[in-house]
Order: sequence, then structure tokens, then C-alpha cells
Amino acid sequence: MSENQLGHAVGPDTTTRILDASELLFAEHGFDGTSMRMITTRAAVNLASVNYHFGSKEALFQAVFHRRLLELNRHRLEAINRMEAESGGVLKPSQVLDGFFGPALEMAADTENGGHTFMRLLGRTYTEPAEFIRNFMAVEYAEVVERYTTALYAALPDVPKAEIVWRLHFMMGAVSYAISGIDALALVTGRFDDDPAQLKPRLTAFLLGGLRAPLPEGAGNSAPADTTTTRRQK
Amino acid sequence: MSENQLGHAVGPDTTTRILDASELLFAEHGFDGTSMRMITTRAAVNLASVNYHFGSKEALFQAVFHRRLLELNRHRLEAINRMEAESGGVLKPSQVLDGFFGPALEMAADTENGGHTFMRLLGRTYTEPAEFIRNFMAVEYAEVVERYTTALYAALPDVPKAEIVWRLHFMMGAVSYAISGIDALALVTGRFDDDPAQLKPRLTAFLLGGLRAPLPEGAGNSAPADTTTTRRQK
DNA sequence: GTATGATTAAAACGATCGTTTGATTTGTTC
DNA sequence: GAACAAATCAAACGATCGTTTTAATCATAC
Repeated sequence: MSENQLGHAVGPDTTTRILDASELLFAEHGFDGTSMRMITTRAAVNLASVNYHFGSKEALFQAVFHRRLLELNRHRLEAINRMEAESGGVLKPSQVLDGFFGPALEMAADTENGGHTFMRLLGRTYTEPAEFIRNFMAVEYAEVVERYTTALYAALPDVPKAEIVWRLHFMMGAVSYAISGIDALALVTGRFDDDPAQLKPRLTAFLLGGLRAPLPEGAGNSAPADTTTTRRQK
Repeated sequence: MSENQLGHAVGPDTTTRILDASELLFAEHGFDGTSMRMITTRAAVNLASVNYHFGSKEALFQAVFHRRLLELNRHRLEAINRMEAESGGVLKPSQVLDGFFGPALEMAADTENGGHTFMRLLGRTYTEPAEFIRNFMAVEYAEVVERYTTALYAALPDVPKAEIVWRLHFMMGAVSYAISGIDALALVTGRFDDDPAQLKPRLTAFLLGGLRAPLPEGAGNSAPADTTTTRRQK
């Protein structure tokens, strides 16, 4: 809690309170399941203030994503810049995965500043193909995706690019579900101890195993399947 | 198109038309984004008929799932019954995965009878943790989950059960995303040819690689890491 | 203090929501 | 055809939706 010039204690300003409240409510109830009145009530602001500060409910939704994705993808770019500078060129697959999924896992582990809440929201939004969502999502991700796919191609020169894209797709699904910690899935697979500290090593091992799995037969790979022994990683 | 006793051409009855229409609309717009009027208009039935035949919107949503999950999980149980009878006991990991994910992939490949539509709906519903959804989902899945987790434990006697549950969780995420063919993710990873026929072998290879990946360090596994060579599968 | 712009406040807008009502039509059984 | 239940219909219910309007309050300049 900071103070203004008169020494009065002040909380976050109106726009921040709205963003925080809607992040939580959108994650819990989805876009259509969250009403403006739910948001403004939780944020303790006037109903009209959302339209005043953001323009519309859709614009508010975008603003919620922009705030977090800017930070998330900045960390991802910093990571790949640092790694490529240190290694001087080609990265290892585990490095690429770490750079891409590491920041997401870190944000998901942040339960104090809403990072965890946002990653839950992000996970469920991937499955809501509303048009206005897809549009701004592509823009937010463009640079990061370009950098990391290129790095992954270089890290796995023997694997066809098409296969890499498929596996990147699979990996994003696994990570997204693991992060959003979906209750429905936990019900399906039975409850289990979901110690967040154990998530990253477990998930990384699984992803690397899948990424470096032998190629399927008849997948258009002219070279024989990769039969390299997968030993303990890292 | 069948005929009644008078020789008049008749389409599906009212309840079926409602189920088909709502399946499509729920998959596209979600539960809250789909109105009763959208459903009844597309099904070409009277607005009141949903409440007459199903009772409420929530009950209709459940009915949409019950119809498909009954069939899906019946196929899964038939598969594991057949395999266990043939093998006489312990199954291979690839068999367990095939029995569990195979029927889902087949249903997802069915674009003519709505199977594909439903699997998209199922994928997005996993991420919508509405309480009434979780409740009936657990019931629908109970038997199948029990059977397959048991089979997977037996198939991987050297892997701690907790690790298996984690990886099952990861796999369901990967499969769910791959199946629902999420547009947002395709945008993120860039468009790629999504030939449905290639999905199953690619996905299976990825899943097996992840499932049999070396255990992460410090995961509480007393036994040394599994360094078995992962050769071409099957 | 007073003017000025930014923000908050209360109230209402028309539209749409899920559901219910009561009448009408349809199908089946004597 | 009469009787009866099942199904469909048009119409309306109160509640809630996102947004807008107009006035009141606030902060900052002169």
C-alpha cells in the first residue's frame, strides 16, 4: 500500500483494480460467464468505469491479456537472447524448451501477484476460438514464435520441420493443461499431489521424451528413424 | 432420411435435432455463449421444447455429453477387455495408450456424424471448471479411468505410480489439444497441414516418448533412472 | 476562489437471457 | 368419432446483460 502526496494510504488505481478483478473472474467463469457487474463489484468501482477506462468488455479482455503477455514474452525473448549469446549459435533442445516454457511455468508458480490466475485464464482461452481473441493473440505471439521455432529447427537438424511443429503443438497442449491445473482433468485422472515445485522437472522430462521420440513410421522421413538412446537428460 | 408408416419422409426426431444443434453450438461458443434461442432456431424446433424434453439448459448440456461419452467409454472398455483377454495379463504401454486414446482419435476423425464436433466440445469443456460439469464428468469417467490406470501401473512396474499419473495428465493435455485442433494454438505455432490421417501415428510416437522418458532427477525414485533404449515403437 | 479537465456516481436505456404459461395440435387407443 | 396423453406452439414472465447518459465530485491550474 503506497501513499499519495498528502500522506493518505491508497490502493491500486481504478484501472489496475479492474484488471485484477476481471483477470480472476474471466479465469473462473470465462468471458461470457463474467458480467460487467461482477467485475465492478469485485473491483469496488462504479459500473460505468470499465467502459470509461477501457471502452468495452472486449477491449478490457484484451487489456488483461496484453498486460501479462507483454511480460511473459519479454522474458522469453530475454532468455533466448542470453542463451544464443552465450552459446554463440545453436542451442540444445532442452535449452529451447526451457526458454519457452520456463517463463510460463514461473508465471504459473506466482500465486501472489496473479500470475497463476492469468495462466489459468490463458489455458482456457486457447480453447475458446472466439474471433476477436485469435486476432490479437497472433499479434502478441508473432515474434516469440518466430524466434523459438527457428531455434528449434536448428537444434534438431535431423527432424523434419513439419514433425517439429506437430510436436511443438503437442507440447503446448501438455504444458497448457499442466499449468492451468484443470480440475476436470484431475477428476478424470484421480486426485494427486500437485506440488508446484515438482511440476517443472516432471514436465520437462516428459516434453523432452516426446520431442526426441523416434519418428513414427511412414511420416515422410527419408532418413531412418532416430534410434539414439535417450539417457538421463541435461 | 427414413420414413414413417404413412410413407412420409421424416428427419431425426426433436430430441436428436436439439442434441445435434446444441453440440455444434456449445463447441463453437461455449455454454454461456450459446443461447436457447440459438439452439432452437438451428434445430428448427420451438423454443419451449428444450425445457420440455430436457428440463433445463444445464440438463441439455449434460445430455449432449452423456450421449457421446457413453459410446466413447464403451469402446474403451471393449478395447481393454479384448486386449487383456488376448494377452492373458499384462499389456504393453503402447497397447494401453492405444486403447485409451484410440477411440477418442477415431471419434475425432468422424466429421460426418458429429464426432469431431463433440471432441472439440470435450476439449474446451475440460478447461471450463464449472461445478455442475465436474460433477457428472467424474461419474462418466470413473470406470474407464480405474481400469486404464491399473493397466498402466502394471505395464510400467518400474515407474512410480505418482509419475505415471503425472504423465497421464500431460498426455491427456497433449491429446485434448491435438484433437480439438485449436485454432488459437495453430495461430501461435503457425498454420501447418493437419492431415487427420497423420495425427494418430505422430501423436502416438510423441506420447510414448514422453511416457517412457527418463525420470527427472530427485523425483523420489529410489531406483536408478530408466535408461532403456527407446527404439522404433510397436 | 474559479475555471477546466479528468474521474466517479446514480440511473436508465433497449436487448436478450432462461424459463413458464396456457392454448392448440398431434398421435394413439378404444 | 371420443377420449386421452404427448408434443408443439405463440406469447409472455421477471431478471440480467453491455452500454450510455447526465450530473456530481475530484484534482490541478491560474
